[in-house]
Amino acid sequence: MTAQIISIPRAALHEQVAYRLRELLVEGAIAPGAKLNERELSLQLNVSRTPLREAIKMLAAEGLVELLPNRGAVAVSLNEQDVFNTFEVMAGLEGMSGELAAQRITDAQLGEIKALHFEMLAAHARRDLSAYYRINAQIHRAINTAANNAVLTTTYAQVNARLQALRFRSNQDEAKWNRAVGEHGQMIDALSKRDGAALKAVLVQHLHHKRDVVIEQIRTEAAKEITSNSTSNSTSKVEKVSA
Amino acid sequence: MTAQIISIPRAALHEQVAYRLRELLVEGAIAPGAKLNERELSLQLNVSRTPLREAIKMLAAEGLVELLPNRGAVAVSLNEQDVFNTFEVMAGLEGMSGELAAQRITDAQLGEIKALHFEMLAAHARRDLSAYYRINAQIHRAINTAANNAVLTTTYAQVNARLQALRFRSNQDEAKWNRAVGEHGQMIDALSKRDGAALKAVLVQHLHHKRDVVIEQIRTEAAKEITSNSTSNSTSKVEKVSA
DNA sequence: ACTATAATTTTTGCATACAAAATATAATTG
DNA sequence: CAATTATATTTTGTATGCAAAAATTATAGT
Repeated sequence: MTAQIISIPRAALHEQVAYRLRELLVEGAIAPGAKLNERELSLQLNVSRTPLREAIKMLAAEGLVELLPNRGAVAVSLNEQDVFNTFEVMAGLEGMSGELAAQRITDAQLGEIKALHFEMLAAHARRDLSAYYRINAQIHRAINTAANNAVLTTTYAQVNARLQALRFRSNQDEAKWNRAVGEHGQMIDALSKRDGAALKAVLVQHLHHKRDVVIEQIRTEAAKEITSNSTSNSTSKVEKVSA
Repeated sequence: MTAQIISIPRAALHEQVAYRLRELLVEGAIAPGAKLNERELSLQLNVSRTPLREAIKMLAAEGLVELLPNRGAVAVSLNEQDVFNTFEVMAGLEGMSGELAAQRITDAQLGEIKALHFEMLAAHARRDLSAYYRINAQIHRAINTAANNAVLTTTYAQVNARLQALRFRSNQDEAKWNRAVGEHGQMIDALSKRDGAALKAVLVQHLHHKRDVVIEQIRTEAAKEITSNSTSNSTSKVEKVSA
């Protein structure tokens, strides 16, 4: 028998495009409210408009872009209410993850999460915010994985992506950062004891605090906008687009 | 000033197609596992393949169809584990809905839900299963609406659609139907008292029971399949496609 | 100069055309 | 005749073309 040809069916073009656009949206390269020009993007990504449009339709179903009839697509821009609602759902999903993870986590998975926790403590000690965010996301993803429910994982990822697109990182004050790290310690305790209720409570609390930080930041940004607009009206023409 | 021309921008073609396909999938006209032939569907729906393909991509993002590289799309077919996972998430989302609805429901909304409840009792008394299912869905949707969270509503609808596509209705036995109606009574009580915790508990319980009924049914169907296949192997060529 | 209207350009939405992959059918060989 | 290879057909994936709508610019009128 000849050697089996290992099929490396590189992802379909629309998949690749969707993946890349997701990156651009989540990383903020395409800012909330910004228009997705098809000609421009197809040139930039070196694909025709057909797979590009298919990808955009997928992102619309995922809630990352909004389709305006006869006017194309724009990156979603969440108002305060949208952000509140999204965090509310995220808190519920995180709580679910935690409750299930506590029941189903393996020792190996728990060990890995503990290791990540120590890495996070290291990043915190170094005041390395970038590493902190990265490891934080890994820990939450690991808890989600331990819950062992594929539907929960995809649902969680989809809702979370919209929040990621807010780019609400940086400027956490010292006290809030310390509090968040403390909450992470509680998570590890609850997980070690396989105490689902406790883990759920900590995670929900954690998300509520995160929500408050983000909402506060949005208000600060909004206040700045108004100030700068009162002097010069040119800064941002980005209009509100409801999610 | 002349009368404002009210724009009735009939939905884009890809939207209409997505809507119609969603119906076909949820109503079972396109059975789980069935292939979506583009030429065939475009003829049937009287649109070109372009908007059809865009609609299919949206449904894929919603989890109603699965894309097979270079082999098109098939209607999702959930195995037992998938169904279990989906119900688990649904239970969580329903619980969330209930908890929030209890906090936020208006008197008018509560009145409407009570009215629907009586209609449901009527349908139950008449043994009108079809009406029962319809009203049941309305009640759950109304609770979700009362929770007043658009993100929750869309997330809920999306996950729920996958279950609807199972077409698991009919054959509920008497005892289980009575139990379900009883649980609905408890829901109304909890809602009237604005007791979020109680409502959540009932809803989660309700979903767990529904899950058990469906899983049992799937097993029965599977058993039948094997029996019929042992004699004649031609019945169903539908292959399993993971969600 | 400012507003309103008209002409132009751009952009989106849909249909069609072509290429590549997958499937079905026929032919060939042991 | 079974198994395999070759050929034909179908089906999917992508690019392109064209029409309609929107946005932009130019023009005219007050």
